Amino acid sequence: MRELRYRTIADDLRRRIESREFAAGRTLPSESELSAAYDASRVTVRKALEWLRAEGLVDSRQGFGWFAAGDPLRQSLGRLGTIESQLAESGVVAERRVLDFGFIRAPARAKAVLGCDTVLRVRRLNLADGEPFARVTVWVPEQLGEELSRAEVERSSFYELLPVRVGRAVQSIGAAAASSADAELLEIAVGSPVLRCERITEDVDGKAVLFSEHIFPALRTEFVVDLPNVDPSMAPTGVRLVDETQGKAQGRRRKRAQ
Amino acid sequence: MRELRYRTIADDLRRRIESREFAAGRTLPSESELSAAYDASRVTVRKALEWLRAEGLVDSRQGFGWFAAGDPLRQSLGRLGTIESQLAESGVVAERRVLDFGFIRAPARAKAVLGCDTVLRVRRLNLADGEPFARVTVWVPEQLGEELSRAEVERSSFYELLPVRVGRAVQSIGAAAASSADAELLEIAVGSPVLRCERITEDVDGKAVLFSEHIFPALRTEFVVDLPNVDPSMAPTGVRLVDETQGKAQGRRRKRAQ
DNA sequence: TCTCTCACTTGTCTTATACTTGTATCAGAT
DNA sequence: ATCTGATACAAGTATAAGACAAGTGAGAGA
Repeated sequence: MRELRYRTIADDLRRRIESREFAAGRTLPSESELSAAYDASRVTVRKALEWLRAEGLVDSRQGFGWFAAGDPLRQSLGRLGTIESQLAESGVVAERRVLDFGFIRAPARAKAVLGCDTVLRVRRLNLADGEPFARVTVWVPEQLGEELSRAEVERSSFYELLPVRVGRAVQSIGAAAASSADAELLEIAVGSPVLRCERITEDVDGKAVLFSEHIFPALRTEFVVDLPNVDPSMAPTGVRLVDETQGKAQGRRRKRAQ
Repeated sequence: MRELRYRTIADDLRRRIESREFAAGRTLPSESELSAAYDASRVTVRKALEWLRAEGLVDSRQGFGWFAAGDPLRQSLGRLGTIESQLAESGVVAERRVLDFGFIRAPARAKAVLGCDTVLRVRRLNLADGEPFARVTVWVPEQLGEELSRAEVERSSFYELLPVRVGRAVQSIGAAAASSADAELLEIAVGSPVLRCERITEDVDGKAVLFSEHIFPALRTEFVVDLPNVDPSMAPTGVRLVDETQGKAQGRRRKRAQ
């Protein structure tokens, strides 16, 4: 069988895209450039690109150019997805088991974040393909929590359930040792390392609407952060030193000072 | 591969703002001045500035000018100062102590990443105010490593030393238990949780130039990621939750399936 | 002290150019 | 019949260059 020109070009482009030769925020060479580079006509190059578009690897905008679809142009670098949506995307059968559902007096941290005295606390175990992979606790302001039922929470994510438009979120990632309760739930040894993520989600007006804590077993999970442009330093970006005695309080103080 | 002019200008401005070249509250150079400085039109400079405004880094008032928006918490933490610049800002004295410096046969992982048989391995202990806060190991391709001296490495960061333009980086964040060696260096208990970051840094051409591992004591450090727009309907971009047993391979497989 | 003026700033338009993709046509090769 | 090459044109984008309105601030002049 004679091999088609545009197929071999598509294969080569796929290889280059998957090897990350074309970074996020930038376009592929233009059709004309590719046409010259491969010594093929623009028709053929287009056919190759459209083949790759059908695969979902690339996309284009008229007048702008072609770009790798995996890393959308729009990302201002921080536009990162949430853990939940990633899992949903990755095709595993996600399952939620509600361990605890009820209104409580807000613990100090939740009260500070949400600004409510009474909150709905939901503790869930998240499973992927039947295996536990995360223990999540979510605190919701009383007013918003009243709209939610235990069954809904087991079925859907909070983002889908809450009647607010979600704005930004700040997520802290740290490490900790598994408590006995978490160890049992996650089927790991007590004291073994876990990733602990704390997330504050705000609505579009900047009001905190969700406060959540996620515990992941370290052996089974890790975060991968893509940094399109690296700052000139060796230390991983985004890391912040937390001094128990002053760290967070200091951050708040600085905020007020201005 | 083309890149957008206003994006590169925005990147440079962001760097200058975050390095506190423009004090909070004080104004930036005027659009005309920036336009002349970057040899770009005012339209382009404005686009860059408005991009940064969307990130919350700067703001403007008609007739007055552009100024750095002071609140550090609203800054995109993905780009926010590195841990060392934060340390310097808070008045802490950062110090590096080289533990080990020498050329070795590349371990399997480093070889796979860097594609070299022989590499320069530098192990360092980073201290803040005399207190150890990170144990860092860096592997550099032999060719690049030959230019470096032990004294240089103790004094400066690799980004300052290496004669390459740094492009993107991929960083994995995981949790682990402190080994006895790390525990001693970091002055923590053996087996206590640590954050482990593995970073692959590439130059602008996409060639891996640095492979590094960072170990942070969990009690003293945490990662903060700002997610400016949490849109569940949007495809996740930067952060991926990786399952060791299947994650990366599956990710690639899934991509092809589309 | 008050007011006016003037230089400078951002905000918002135009117009022009070079470059991009989107689409169509026609001709030749296999 | 299909793939490929060559070409032309429409439509969209990024950037440049400039004009003008409106807001700001400082200094001149009363």
